[in-house]
Amino acid sequence: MGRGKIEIKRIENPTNRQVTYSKRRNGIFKKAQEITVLCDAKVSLIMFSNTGKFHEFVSPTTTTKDIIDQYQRTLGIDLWSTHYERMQENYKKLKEVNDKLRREIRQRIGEDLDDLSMDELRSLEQKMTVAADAVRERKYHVIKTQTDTCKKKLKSLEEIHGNILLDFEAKYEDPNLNFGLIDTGDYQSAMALANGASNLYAFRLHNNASFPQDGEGGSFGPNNLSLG
Amino acid sequence: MGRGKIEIKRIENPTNRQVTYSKRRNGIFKKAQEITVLCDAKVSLIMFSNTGKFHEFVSPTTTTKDIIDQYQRTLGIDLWSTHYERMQENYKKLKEVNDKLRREIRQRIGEDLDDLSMDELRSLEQKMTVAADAVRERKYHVIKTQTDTCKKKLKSLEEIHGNILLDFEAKYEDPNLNFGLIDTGDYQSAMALANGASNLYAFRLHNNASFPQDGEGGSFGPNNLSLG
DNA sequence: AACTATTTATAAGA
DNA sequence: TTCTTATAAATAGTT
Repeated sequence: MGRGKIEIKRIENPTNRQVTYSKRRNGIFKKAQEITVLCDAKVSLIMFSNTGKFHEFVSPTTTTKDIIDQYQRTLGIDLWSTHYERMQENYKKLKEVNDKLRREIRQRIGEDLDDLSMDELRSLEQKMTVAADAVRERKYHVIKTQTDTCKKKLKSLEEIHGNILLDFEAKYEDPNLNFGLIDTGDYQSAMALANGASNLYAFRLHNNASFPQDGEGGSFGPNNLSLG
Repeated sequence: MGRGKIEIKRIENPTNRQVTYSKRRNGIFKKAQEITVLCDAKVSLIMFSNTGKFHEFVSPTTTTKDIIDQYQRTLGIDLWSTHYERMQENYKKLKEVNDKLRREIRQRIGEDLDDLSMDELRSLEQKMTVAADAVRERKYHVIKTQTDTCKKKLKSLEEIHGNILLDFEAKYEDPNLNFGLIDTGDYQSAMALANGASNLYAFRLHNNASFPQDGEGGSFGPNNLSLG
């Protein structure tokens, strides 16, 4: 249908091909639109030109996804099953790993031991002893660090305290000073300033024996270490 | 194009509509085929008649799935994301649980303790002690069962042994018997028969002290229980 | 399903 | 691209 009949084979001239593509695309889309209306049909028409340009037509009564879903149902296939399979496989593996981990934990908690052999029980006990030692060691390390820090602070405070006492002694021995101006409040303020810490901090240090840097406080339980 | 011009609106006569659908469908398919060849284009054409009949055309150079994939890439959408989302969510959750389990195990192994607080360390140690006790208890239970069974068998054997000795004593005291016929070999055979076990079993019982019902053999390590 | 008068699509040219 | 137009193709109504 044109000035001359053409053979249906690839048009080698790119411009010509592009023009023909454009014209015929419009023709097909028009026909698709017409059959949709005339015959109440559902149509999905997706086209990519050889230059990659994309055009589509879908019946206004539906969507491309609906048509593809219906397409799959009709053919009884699942176009993205391969897409799924991989994910499902991963999911399955993850679940297996999960179960193993759970089992291991249960055994380390002391449950689910009935089907362990003697050797396995012995090995498990050995591992748990090692692990408990590690935890204990870590605990002692934390306590050690805390007490060391505390001891340093104490030492520093004692030093400051000593210096202040010396100051006061010097003042006591100075007959020019008025003793009435020196009271406990001044003494504490001097301490706090000398320490460089906040008044609150200084106050707490003087009024309870907890470790100030341990936000959670409390005792150390049966394994408590006393300050050396 | 026909005997008369028609208005593009739904054909109410079903027969007519069906015929027109059939004719025009062929027309579109032919055109789709032609543009595919002429213009080197990729085409996916899916149609459902209003009676649900399905027809499709795809360029021979590709597949419907490829075109749909390209379609999604072009539009930057994922037609079955809702399909996925749930699975991906589950996967994510499973992974999180997995990570928690791993962490718990690592801590129970004695690793990854650095960011535990003092209280957490104490609680962990406590739990591990409880668990280790459970494992130890189970181990002792297994050992107890094994030794009990062993003791029973020993007792039974001693009884049998005693009976045989009594038999022999009776024979020694009977002057009608020829002593020359009785030797160690006969004694052992008699034992084995009385025990009802295989000769090999009887032999092993007489020649080593392992627990016959413990397939894995070996000692019980530092926590070995001796037969009471 | 075939026929065919007509309408429609479009190849080539501008 | 778009328009034009001669001609090929598609198809509505009929058989």
